[in-house]
Order: sequence, then structure tokens, then C-alpha cells
Amino acid sequence: MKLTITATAPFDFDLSAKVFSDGDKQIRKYEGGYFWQVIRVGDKLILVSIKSLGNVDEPELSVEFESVVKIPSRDKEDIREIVSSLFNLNFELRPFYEGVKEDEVMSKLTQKLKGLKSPTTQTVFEALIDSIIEQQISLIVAHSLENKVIKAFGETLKLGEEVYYAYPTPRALASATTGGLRKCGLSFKKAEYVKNISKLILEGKLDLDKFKKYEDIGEIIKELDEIKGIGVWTAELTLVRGMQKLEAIPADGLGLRRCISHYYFNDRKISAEEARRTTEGWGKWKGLASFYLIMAERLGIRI
DNA sequence: AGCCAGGCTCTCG
DNA sequence: CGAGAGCATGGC
Repeated sequence: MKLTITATAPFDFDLSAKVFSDGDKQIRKYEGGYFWQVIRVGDKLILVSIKSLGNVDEPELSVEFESVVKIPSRDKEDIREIVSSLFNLNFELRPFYEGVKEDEVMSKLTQKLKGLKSPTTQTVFEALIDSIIEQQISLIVAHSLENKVIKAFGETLKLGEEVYYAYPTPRALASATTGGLRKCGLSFKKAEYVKNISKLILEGKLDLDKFKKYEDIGEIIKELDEIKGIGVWTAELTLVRGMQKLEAIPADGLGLRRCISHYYFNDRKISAEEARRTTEGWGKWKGLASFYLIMAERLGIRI
């Protein structure tokens, strides 16, 4: 089955989906113009496969979806909603572009990366767990560990010969053994964090979704920071990736500082203070601006 | 081969 | 308090 979705312009699907080009085919991948992943709709697992029909200024997407069970047509609206939030389709980029106009470097990057929108995970839980796994280790290593966790604990969707994995639920990770998580390459401590946080959610002691409604991101960071295994960096990354709170920023992260040094300081080694001053210049667009910076580096954009 | 990579917590002085 | 150790794997 199939549906069509329009997005708020400007939106560059190819550019935005490129984040997933080195993904795992059984989990989430962008290849040959198609992006696909399993989403959860109610208690059903559905594979969605998305391609672009339009262009940057008149963006339109075609979404094909299938499952092992019949998908009632009333699920269509949910699918539309979920896909829309995965790519942040209704987000208005223009105020951001307007807001960073005075910053010469960022302004040039927004022109080169026009239509790039930051993706969001289907659940806040997924963003949080991935952020914990990514603590301290390189992204390449982290992604390999994340994929192992997903394949070990995620539900499968079998379509013909192909097998796809959905992100594990809090229940699945709460009942995982630390040994099982360690087999995925997590350190003993990270395995404990992941398991304990999943347990808190399962027991109703931690409600991640309520944070979406918070106006004050400082309050969210404070509450998350109190949980064992979550520091400010992890909380901020979770806000950006899982809740589209694009004013948050993993400011003191090493990766971002390296990008700032590259684009703003001619690769000179910079202090945390210099990095912070640059991010302050982005005002309320810190999270999105840092996403642009990181993507620019990854794509080898020169200005 | 060894060192480092987008941190966090715990321990010690 | 602040500094320092330990953690895990993959790439260079």
C-alpha cells in the first residue's frame, strides 16, 4: 500500500536521508533513492519505504508500507504522522536561516545545505538509549554496538525472504540480562544504565514522553541528569534527536568542538570557552546549527 | 601495536 | 571539592 506526503519547503529529501546511507539494511537505510525502516503503529510492525517525488521547493514523498498482517486504512493517518516526524517534514527552516544570517560561516552552510532537516527517532527512548551507547566512544563503534543491541533485543518483521528489526522496547531491554547487553559490546556500566533506565520506564517511574511538553529545556536536562548513567551531554543529545528540541546542544562535546574549530577557527585547537561563544552566537538555533555543522563536516562541504 | 574516539560515575586525596 | 582511573570496540 502507498500514500503521498507533502513537506514544508524547503526540504531536500536526498540530503536529509543521507544521514542513513551507511545504516544497516535490516534496520534503517538510505540507498538508491529509497529510505526504509520498521515503525511501530499500535502493536503492529510496519515497514515503510520512502522516496522523493518532488524537489527542494515543492517537496513530496511517496511512502510504501507493508506488514505481515493486514493494515487497516485508518492506520494511514498514523503512518503519515510518524513518517512526518521521522524527517521533521513540517518544520519551518526559513526562520532558522533568517536567524543565523549574521553569522557568515553558518549562513554559507545553510545555503549549501538548503533543505536539510534533522531527523527524529520514533521514540524518545530510542534517542536516549543510543545517546548512552554513544558516550565517549567514536560514532562508528557506537553504531555497530547499537545495531547489535537492536538485533539482539528488537522484534523482527519477516517479509518474504527479508528480515527487518524494530527498535527494542523498554520491556525488552528491561528484561535483558547485563550479560546479554555486554555481548553486544556495551561496557558493564553502560549495560547497567540501559537496563535500569528501561526498568524505570517499564515500572512507570520515568515518563520520557512528558518531556516533549516542557517549555523549559533546562528543566528536562536537570531531571534527566539525576538519573544514573545520564549526564548533561547525553540529555542534550536526547533532546535534539528524540524530541526535536533544537535549541539544545551537546555543547561541550569533543566532536562539535572539532567542527567549530574547522569551520570557524581554521582548524586551530580551541578552548571550551571559544566553542561556547560560537554556539551562543547561534541563539535559539544551537541544536540545529550544530547539526548543520556536523553534517557539513561529514559531507566534506567547503566554504 | 597502541592510542584515541561526540562521557559518566566512583574513588581517592 | 577536583583530579584521575576505568570502561568497551573499531579504525588509523
